[in-house]
Amino acid sequence: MDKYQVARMLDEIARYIQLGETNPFKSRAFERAARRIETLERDITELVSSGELYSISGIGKGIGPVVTEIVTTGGASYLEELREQYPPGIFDLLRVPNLGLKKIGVLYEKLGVTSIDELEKAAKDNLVADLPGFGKKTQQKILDGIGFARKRESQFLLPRGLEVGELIREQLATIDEVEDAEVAGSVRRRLEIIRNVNVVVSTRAPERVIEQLPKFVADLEAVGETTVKGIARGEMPVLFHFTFPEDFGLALLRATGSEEFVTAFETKAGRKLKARNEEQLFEKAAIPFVEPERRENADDLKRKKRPSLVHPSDLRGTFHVHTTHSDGRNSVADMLAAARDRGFDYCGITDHSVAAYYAGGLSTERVKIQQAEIAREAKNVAPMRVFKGTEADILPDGTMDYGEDLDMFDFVVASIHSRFQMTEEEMTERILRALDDPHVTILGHLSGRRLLTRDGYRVDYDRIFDKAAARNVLIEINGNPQRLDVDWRWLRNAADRGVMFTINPDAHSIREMSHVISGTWVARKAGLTAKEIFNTKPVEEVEEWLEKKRLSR
DNA sequence: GCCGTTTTCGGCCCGACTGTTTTCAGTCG
Repeated sequence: MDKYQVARMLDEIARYIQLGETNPFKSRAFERAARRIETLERDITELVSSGELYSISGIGKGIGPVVTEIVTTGGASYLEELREQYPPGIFDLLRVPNLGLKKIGVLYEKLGVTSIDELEKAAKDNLVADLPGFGKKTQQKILDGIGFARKRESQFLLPRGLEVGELIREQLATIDEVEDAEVAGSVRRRLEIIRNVNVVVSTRAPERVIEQLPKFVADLEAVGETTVKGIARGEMPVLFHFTFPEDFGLALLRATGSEEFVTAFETKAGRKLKARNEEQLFEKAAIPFVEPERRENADDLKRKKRPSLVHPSDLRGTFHVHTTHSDGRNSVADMLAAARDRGFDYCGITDHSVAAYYAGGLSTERVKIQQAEIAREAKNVAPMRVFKGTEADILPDGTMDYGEDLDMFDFVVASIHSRFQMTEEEMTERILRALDDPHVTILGHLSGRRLLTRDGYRVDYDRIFDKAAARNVLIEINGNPQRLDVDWRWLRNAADRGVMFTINPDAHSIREMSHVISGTWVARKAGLTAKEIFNTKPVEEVEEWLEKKRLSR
């Protein structure tokens, strides 16, 4: 039982409490305790056995025994009681936008609503509008929200597809008749949102393979002469495309898509080509290889030679990393070690600025404490260079949080975290003003989008790119798979205007340092090469560039 | 539920927005 498992159970308790409890501070106490436990440096089991648990601020006579029970028995009777009190899947209702735990609690108490289907029926029967705190507009909003949630049900973030694809490949490898299997489709093209996973299976005996598929996927059905469809993990459609080994190249190309690309390729190639792999296929067709990420359209088929897209191994450092000083889950030491273990020559630490209260934004006093710790920890990861930065809020009027105090930092990521519903004109002006602040080094997650959750705010991209190029401000490619922001469809346009990019993880934990990889997907889809990405530069050049930027303040 | 040179009750991290209210609660970031 590690501290994260304890924290997860406390979080679950907190969610249940919100369903039925009017006092919002009780659930918040559990949440706060979860955060405290998550960020403990010491072993939780030790703290429990020594009784030191109660010296942790936020753990008293109510939560203390719960934590003790979890650590010693692996479960909590309080949580079991709560689970029995509510139907399983009640939290699924959270997928409806603008529906929170309070309202879900009321819907369950008064109407017995336990699922999205039941909620839809209740709203259509006009029962929701009469509930206390609800009304006609809320009822309609709920119905709209259900439509939104349903639409999203058939869409997945790319990492889910990669995960399922890898799992299926491993499972196929256990079947003797399978000679080879590759993930294709939108997952291979690294599209940010996918609907299914395509796998090309090379075999001489497709029937024998199909016989064994029910071990791995449910609801198997044929959807064409050479394709079988199933559902993995209860939700993800998987399409198995069968081919003989000598045709694997063409089968992989076709299953990878896009349709536009495949059609154009086959037209250009002129005839059906036999090839055991894709490289061979392109060679036979006398067409320079096109990376899967670049196959959304047929543009790259016109190229004379294969472009050298930026690769994760080109990255020598990164710049957007949170720690426990604000809303990160791991300490400065842990995050720096994670960067070093990734082979980085430099890493920029950025916690939130004071205006981001909800994310634990740092006052200038707390910045000093954070920076002292960074200075201490930097010695342990030398020769990796550590930069002291901040992710500072762009305030509604376009001025920067911290103001002149931004001088404290080696670099500044400027981001928007509030007032999303400004008009396009207002939002654009807000960002342009921030770009004029000489402290600003990087513009963070430009659109603010959360994939499958909310659209980004509307801005005039061209004006922002022009200003960023003129002011020598880097544009962040935020690699968080929920963001992947700026959208790759805009990047070429920005690059052509002379904008320089930095691929950042926006990491809130050690695990999320891997978001630099997802960031490179975005850059590759846009056709960017290493020389357009700032954090492929050697540390000396980066230091020099940042120093020059500092002197121009 | 937790905490206190505000010691046993009354506050708890802030602000915008929306809709349901007639002064505020829920949701979201």
